[in-house]
Amino acid sequence: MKYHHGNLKEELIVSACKVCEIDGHDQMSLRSIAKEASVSQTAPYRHFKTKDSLLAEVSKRGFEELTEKLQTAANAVKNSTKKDQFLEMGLAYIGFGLEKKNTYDLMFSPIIDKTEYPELHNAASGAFDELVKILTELFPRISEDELGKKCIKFWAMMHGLVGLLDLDIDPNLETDASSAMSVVVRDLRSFLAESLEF
Amino acid sequence: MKYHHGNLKEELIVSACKVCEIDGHDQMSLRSIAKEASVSQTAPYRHFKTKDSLLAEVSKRGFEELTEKLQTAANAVKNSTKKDQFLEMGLAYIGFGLEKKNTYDLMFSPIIDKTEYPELHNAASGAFDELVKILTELFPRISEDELGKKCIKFWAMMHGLVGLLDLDIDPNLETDASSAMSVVVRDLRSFLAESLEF
DNA sequence: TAATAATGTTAGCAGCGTAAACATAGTATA
DNA sequence: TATACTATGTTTACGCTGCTAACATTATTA
Repeated sequence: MKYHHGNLKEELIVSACKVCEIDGHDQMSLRSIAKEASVSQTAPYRHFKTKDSLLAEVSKRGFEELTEKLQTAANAVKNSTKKDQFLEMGLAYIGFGLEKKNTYDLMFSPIIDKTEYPELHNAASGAFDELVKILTELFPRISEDELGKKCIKFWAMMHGLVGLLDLDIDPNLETDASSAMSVVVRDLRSFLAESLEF
Repeated sequence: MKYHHGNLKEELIVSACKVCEIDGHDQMSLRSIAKEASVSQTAPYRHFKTKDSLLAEVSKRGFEELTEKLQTAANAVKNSTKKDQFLEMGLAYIGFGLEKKNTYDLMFSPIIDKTEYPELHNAASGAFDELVKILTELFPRISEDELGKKCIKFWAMMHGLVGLLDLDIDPNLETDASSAMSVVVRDLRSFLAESLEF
């Protein structure tokens, strides 16, 4: 048995992210994460006060990645129309939410109390602030209040859509919900174009 | 010790709803629910195959209540403008989401796989169908696809808003996010009026 | 009335988060 | 360099969890 891993804290976070995304966040036991990192079940307690504080770290990294994705999307079409910048950001947001579904679920899950983890709170606010920053450039003339509302509308619509798309409504069940959703999924880009304000 | 409760299944569901709403759905252990109903820890297994199937029942009732709330809201302003009907429904949706926060979280939590519980799936679809029904009356001329999109937009916006409002962003932390949110909260009605399409 | 089904309890399993005690390795100080 | 101290790992154990199996009691039915 060899002691002193070298960088166990980082390794545990990486393992936790892996377990979360691959097995889902209901399978994220401290024991399974420790096993993934090839250490004993209680080793994480040398680096994290509680299980939740490790999950908070995973969540935090999720928000950081989302922030990055929004930046990248906005930059990719920097010289395009407002409409296209909005659109790309929307698609980036939804893309992240669906691609990293389990992490996204964890990020917005109520099991981690953000008021207990300031760094997580900052990361979450940071993603929103990035949106504010970009929209400030897009709409330099409107008031701060109006800008804030635009951001909330965007965020709410994206967050809501990810939630609905997550629901995985069976398109074969011919309900109103599934047929409506399939229309949206069929051309998400044009749906977003209609839904967002420019 | 007296056997044969009479209607333990119903009583367990009621107890589960109570535990969920009061203590939060992380505190919903089968044991605590059984205790609330004053039966042994394993009594629920005579009526529910798994814990999740009991939670599914709680979730289902949540969707039924939401459906009812939407109906009631729409009926209350039946002779008013489309705008007001939309508004009332939106406020009813958000009101439910905030008032029954814990139940709402459970309803949209990924821990219960809706494909495993057809009745839950139906209840969830039912809430959406109710929206479709109401909007069909409001917009008798538009195509089915357009109507579906309108419903998704409404639902996504409401679901997203509940999620954001749930986040409980500290208004004292002077971040962009909290200041934007406080503007929305200050006059939710007017924010909704701006956000919804009529 | 006797057999059977329905519905309750008790006992016990493995997995969980976590704390305490212990072991080992790296670092600072004499 | 020897020694104390700190950091970081392991082992053990506790109470809680979902769940199963075996058993007890009541209700139903032949």
